Amino acid sequence: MNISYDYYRIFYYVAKCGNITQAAKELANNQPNVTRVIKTLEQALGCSLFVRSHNGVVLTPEGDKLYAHVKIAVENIQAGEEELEHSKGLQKGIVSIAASEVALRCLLLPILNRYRRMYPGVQVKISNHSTPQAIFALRDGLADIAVVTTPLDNSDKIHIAKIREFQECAVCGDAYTSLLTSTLSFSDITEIPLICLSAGTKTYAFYTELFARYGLTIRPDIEAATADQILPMVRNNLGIGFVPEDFLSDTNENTGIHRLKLIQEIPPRSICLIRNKELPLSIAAKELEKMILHSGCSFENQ
Amino acid sequence: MNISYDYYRIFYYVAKCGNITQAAKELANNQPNVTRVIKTLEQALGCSLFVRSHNGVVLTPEGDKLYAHVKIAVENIQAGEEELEHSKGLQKGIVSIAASEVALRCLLLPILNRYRRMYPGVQVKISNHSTPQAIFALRDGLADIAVVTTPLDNSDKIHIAKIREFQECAVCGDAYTSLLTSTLSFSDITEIPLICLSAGTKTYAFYTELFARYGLTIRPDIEAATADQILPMVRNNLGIGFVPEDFLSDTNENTGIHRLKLIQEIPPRSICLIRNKELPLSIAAKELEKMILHSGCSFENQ
DNA sequence: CTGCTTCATATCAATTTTATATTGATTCCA
DNA sequence: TGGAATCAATATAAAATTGATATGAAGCAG
Repeated sequence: MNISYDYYRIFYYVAKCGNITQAAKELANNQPNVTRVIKTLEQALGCSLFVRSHNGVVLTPEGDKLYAHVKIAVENIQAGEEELEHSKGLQKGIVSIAASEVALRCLLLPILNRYRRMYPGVQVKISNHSTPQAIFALRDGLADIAVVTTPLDNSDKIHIAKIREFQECAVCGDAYTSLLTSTLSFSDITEIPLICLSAGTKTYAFYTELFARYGLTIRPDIEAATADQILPMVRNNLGIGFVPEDFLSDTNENTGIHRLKLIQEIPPRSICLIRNKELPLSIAAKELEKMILHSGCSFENQ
Repeated sequence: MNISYDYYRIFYYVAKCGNITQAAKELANNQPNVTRVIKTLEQALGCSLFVRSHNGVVLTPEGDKLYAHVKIAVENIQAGEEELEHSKGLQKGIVSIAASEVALRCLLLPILNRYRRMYPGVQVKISNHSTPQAIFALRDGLADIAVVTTPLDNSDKIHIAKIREFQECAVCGDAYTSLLTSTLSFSDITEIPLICLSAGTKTYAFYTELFARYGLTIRPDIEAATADQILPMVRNNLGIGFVPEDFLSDTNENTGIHRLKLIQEIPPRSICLIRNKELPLSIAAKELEKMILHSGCSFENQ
């Protein structure tokens, strides 16, 4: 007795479909062949496996016993094939990720570091974008995934997953230490030169709207091109600025920077992962997406 | 991609043997074929599975991942085949069992009852034998297994497994009720007519030896041909007899029977399952053996 | 009854597997 | 160093299996 394992795969599909004709279809094979295989299998095993009828086939008690094992076997082989396919997909390839500066600094860098070490064969392209630019890149297929900050316009074509919140705060340089003694209102802040990201960024929109909510208009004296430029500008007393708290934890950049106390709270913003619903992700991209999605609840460092 | 499952079986053996040539032997196949299959498999999966060397092959990390799944798959299919083979072996066939009367009454009957209901297709032949006769039947292949009582001569050719102990007791009929007031010694018993199994049975030998240990000789006034005859004889006051305690639990046969108190204890005897080491058992016989062996620790009734 | 579905059978071409013979590389041992 | 032994790779031809098409038979619904 030496039964071809292919017969067991065919048996599996017939049992699963309860229909030889349909099983043949799923197997990309033809009905007479499947019929023959099942018959041969039954002869080889010395017992009947199916009860045939006009509308398909049903497992006999013995067929059922066999199926319990064959199911595990087939599903394991399929799992093995998938796993190999998966690991193969992580040995090479390119993942393109569009990220806003804040997302990059506050979330992405340690994840990308880990990802690169886990899958050294995968090339990661990072393009720095404002949130609206990132969405365009995503829509045009220029980026596989994007990590951006709220506020964020919803769209049918993109899928949004919130990763975590972050808090921004107002900071000033040494020349403004007199401000530190009191707790400031937004109205007070409009009196002081403000360093802000350029119009067109969602950060700019966020603060415009925030101040508008108090009947105030912001008047950015200096528009920084990138968020990274804000702290140096603040340190050089060009004005006060709003930066994510995470930016301040870096001790190197911390000197000469003072955090202002505010009466009103700045509403928290979120870092979101977004993806084009219509374009399928490569395995490497899926893996990176998974890592980012999981970063909220686990190992972010290391 | 549609890889033959036979390839995975071959892969399994190659991985297990670490040697293509030997795997081919185990598969009853030839080395060039196995070489070809592995190569084809590697091409189909798009990665190498083995590192070849002068003394065999070793799994690559990917091969190892695959093996983890394939191992489960192959072992499940083999288990399925075995299970079917097993259940097929229990659908028909004959099991011949040699049993002493005591073994039959005290142990075997409920087990056989259950066995018959579980495997109605298997014919069970019970031959009633004294212990020495049962051993002969076993040696001659006339019985598959035997269930007998100690004392039991050991032999190279038979395998003995103790199932459980049983206790015998002395009983008398209504005419001897005067004996019940006192506690008797073996010496007292030799004064009373004794009903015993015929010489040549192990039961006879047991009591001969037991009394001899006290310097006494038993003088069986009546030799019963079967153990079943002892209680009726005792009830008719032909003398006193020794019977297993289990015999007394039957209320029908209990009337007119009185249990004697003895000074000395009757050593417990055992019921053993014995089997010819040299003859392989059929699946049906193995199943019955298993049921008997397990009867000590579980469901004996039902 | 007719059309539809399902499994069974026959047949033949295409493919795959098996087996044999041989080569090449490496190790082991004298 | 040289020869036997071991192990994998290759070539090739015969044998077996598989896959595809056509067709049959039986049950069922309208």
